[in-house]
Amino acid sequence: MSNTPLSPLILVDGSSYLFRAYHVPYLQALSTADGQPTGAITGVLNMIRSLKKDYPNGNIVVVFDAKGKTFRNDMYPEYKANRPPMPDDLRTQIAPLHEIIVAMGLPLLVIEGVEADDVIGTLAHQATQAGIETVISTGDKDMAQLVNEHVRLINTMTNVEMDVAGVIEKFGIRPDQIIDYLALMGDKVDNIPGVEKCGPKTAVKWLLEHENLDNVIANADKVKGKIGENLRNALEQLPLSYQLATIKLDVELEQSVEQLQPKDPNKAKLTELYKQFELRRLLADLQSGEQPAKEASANDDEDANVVIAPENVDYQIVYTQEQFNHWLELLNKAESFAFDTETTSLDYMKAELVGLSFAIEPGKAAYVPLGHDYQDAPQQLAIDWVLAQLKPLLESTKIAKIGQNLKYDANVLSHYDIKMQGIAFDTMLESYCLNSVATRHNMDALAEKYLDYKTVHFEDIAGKGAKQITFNQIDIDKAGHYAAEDADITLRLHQAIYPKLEKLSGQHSVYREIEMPLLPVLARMEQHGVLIDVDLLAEQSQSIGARLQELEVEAHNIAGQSFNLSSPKQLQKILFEELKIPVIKKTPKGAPSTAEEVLQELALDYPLPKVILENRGLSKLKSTYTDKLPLMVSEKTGRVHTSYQQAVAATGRLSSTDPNLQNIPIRSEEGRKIRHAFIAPTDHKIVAIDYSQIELRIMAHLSDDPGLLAAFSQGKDVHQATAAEIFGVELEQVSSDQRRSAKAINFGLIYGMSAFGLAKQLGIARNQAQQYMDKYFERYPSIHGYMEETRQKATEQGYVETLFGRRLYLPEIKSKNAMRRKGAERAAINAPMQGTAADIIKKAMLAVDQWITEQNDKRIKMIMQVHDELIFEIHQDIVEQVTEQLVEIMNSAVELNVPLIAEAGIGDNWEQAH
DNA sequence: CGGGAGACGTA
DNA sequence: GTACGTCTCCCGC
Repeated sequence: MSNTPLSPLILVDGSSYLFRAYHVPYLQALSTADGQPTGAITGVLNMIRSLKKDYPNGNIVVVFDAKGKTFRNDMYPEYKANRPPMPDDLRTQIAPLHEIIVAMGLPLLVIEGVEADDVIGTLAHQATQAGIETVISTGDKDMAQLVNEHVRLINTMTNVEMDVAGVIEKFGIRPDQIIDYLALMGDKVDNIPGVEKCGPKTAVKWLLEHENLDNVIANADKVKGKIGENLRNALEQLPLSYQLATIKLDVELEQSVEQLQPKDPNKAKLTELYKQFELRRLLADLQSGEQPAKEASANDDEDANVVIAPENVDYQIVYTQEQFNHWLELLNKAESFAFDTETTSLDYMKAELVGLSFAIEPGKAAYVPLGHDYQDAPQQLAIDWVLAQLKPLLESTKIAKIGQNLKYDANVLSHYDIKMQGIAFDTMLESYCLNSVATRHNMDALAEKYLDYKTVHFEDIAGKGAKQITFNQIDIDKAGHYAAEDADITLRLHQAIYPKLEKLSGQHSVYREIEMPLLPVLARMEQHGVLIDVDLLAEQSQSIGARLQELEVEAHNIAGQSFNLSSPKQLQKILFEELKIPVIKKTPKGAPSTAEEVLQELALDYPLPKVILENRGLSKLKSTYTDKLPLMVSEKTGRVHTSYQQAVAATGRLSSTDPNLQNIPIRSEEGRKIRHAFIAPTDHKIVAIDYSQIELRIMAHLSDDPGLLAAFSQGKDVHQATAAEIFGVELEQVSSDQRRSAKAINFGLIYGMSAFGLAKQLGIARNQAQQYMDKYFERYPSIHGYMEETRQKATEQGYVETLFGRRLYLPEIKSKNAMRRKGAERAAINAPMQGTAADIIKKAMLAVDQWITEQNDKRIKMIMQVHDELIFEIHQDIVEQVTEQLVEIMNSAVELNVPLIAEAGIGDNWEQAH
């Protein structure tokens, strides 16, 4: 541990954590074999352990209240007079805890006559003067008064940090107004008098109006109503309340803050104490020499946030109706609970329910096995009975459900006639909205990141690869632990992540107003699926197959030998070694590239590349689409059901898998034919509505560039308008080549391109490209300003945001590696536009879904989303007027400085609808 | 059998 | 030049 002056000072409010830990139910249960309670000890030590890990360079000092009266009792004899005496089973934990902390080598301060808060305040004050940053670890909100530029709070139980901005966000006032605020409200528990009926709202209102307590007092006669009367009645008391609420900054201490340094731990003493109090995990840590610092976290199989050792969790397997009814009662009484389904497949269309797990509080979970059917599996509750009991609960909007990827669970349950409601919190989306790039958002990764806990992995109990068994085959005891842990961890993840998310208003609103409401909408689209013409695809496969054979023969003839056309490696050998064709470009790994653009160029001079190109294009179409799609038709519905991934794309877009319906060909003639096979059912039409130039419109809006805004509001062809500006010609005089160049620039800007990139794209000289761009920025100066500002902001803040507050972190923006840094800069330019477009279409989907729900007409279905396009299936009798409505809803999904234009097409299939 | 590389489909 | 997913090949376990 570093002792340089730069090490932050970590002040631990031991007393506040002691009381909190004492009241945590699952810690209360802990005791030694002979009955000495150890829950509060465990809680405080775990918290210190977690702090050591979070602040590896931190200089930890632990402070406790001393016994007896303090100066506040002299000031006001009734101070804390209402407090009940400390319970015996807590009192007996204090001395051992102190002993352990001392043995750990940490400075421990217990100063008589003052409270721990005052000691902490004094040390923080001294540290600030000595130029040392301070983090105060406390659960006590009153400490917010100590926050300043160099002092912040961390609530280690919830992992929420609070700096000056955090205080303002949380309380609505500045840290230096907190004492005034506390004085106005008073404190029932500590018996501090305040203004009757004045709570946080009123206190903040007054302080925003009058700045401080003195001014509030001075203006007391102006306050109307009963509350004004209460204020005037309290006037005499308020100065005293202010004094009581003020944390002392000048306690006389024997040691200065610089002198409070950790000593080496006394291992022998610690071993003895850990043994005596049966603190097994700490003992194990000590003996293995593990420090809960960075390296340890990889091997650390327990939770550092709210630690529950595996032997202390209560996971029940529910076999009987009595047990089940007990849990049902608990769930019905709960405001919220975490739950998870266990099934036979990751494919929600094929999955069959094998069991359900629930958690109501951390460490306490149940698994209800329903479909384990291995040989000699124990008797389980009947699935129909269990689901009938649970249906009202799962469909209740009153009881909040917490889950990890609840879209999956909702889809599975819908096959059992349960329409889940009250889908309130999804930890996967919480993590995604908090930081889309920090981790993957699967539960195992989240548990490691946020709880420092290694979960039991599915592979651990089911095996992997071809030998993997399905959940119904897994021994119930093993499965039960795994499943109950899933629910438990989900609950704890929610408790760890959501408070962080709540603090960030933009990201929180994206979560609450976009992602969570979208979840059931996506579930419905997935569930409904898309109809495809299997016969048509089979025909196409056949004719493509025939052509591929011809091409293969031709290629072999040209090459003078047989080779695998779809092996880039073999092709490299033939082209660049055997035929001695010059290498134009290399792959990132340094191999000679055979990419499309290279072959296009080579095709001008040589015969083989042309054949390869046609072969490549067609074999991609065949293997990915015409062969594959028919295999993905569900036996149950006769339709194709994609999965929309809501927590994958860093920018906020959706992605689509199994199959990916967002990359169905459109550009090439042959490719487009595949869209013919996306059809509407009898008497229905396919309607495709897409946003026109949405990202460019967003660029105009975000940059507020007058030229671009005007082009859009006048309804001009924007690429043509851009070309006219760059090339200095009349709108009508723009050539198709000029328009093409302008279009490339417009798109390039969205991608954060350079002159180099533009030159390559247009096949022109670099200085020529630079001239185009200079001209562009001269004509649209605000765009230039916006780009520069975005780059700068990204570098300063380490993230960029969309119009609606979705945040994308760019860890590589400060990379020493120029290529990575430039890459991050381009992403920084692109993300606000791509991300805002994603936000907009998601909002449009919500509005559309709501409208469709209101119509209550089964003849209207939203079936696909492709980034800037929504695809519907609508009965022919109503298709015209419904389409008109949908366009209108999409156009008005959000309000920008430019018109938002959606364009619709109607047809018997997706190709026609374009 | 799993996973990286290279290619290519979309917005 | 942005953001994705899926295919085949092919190496290495």
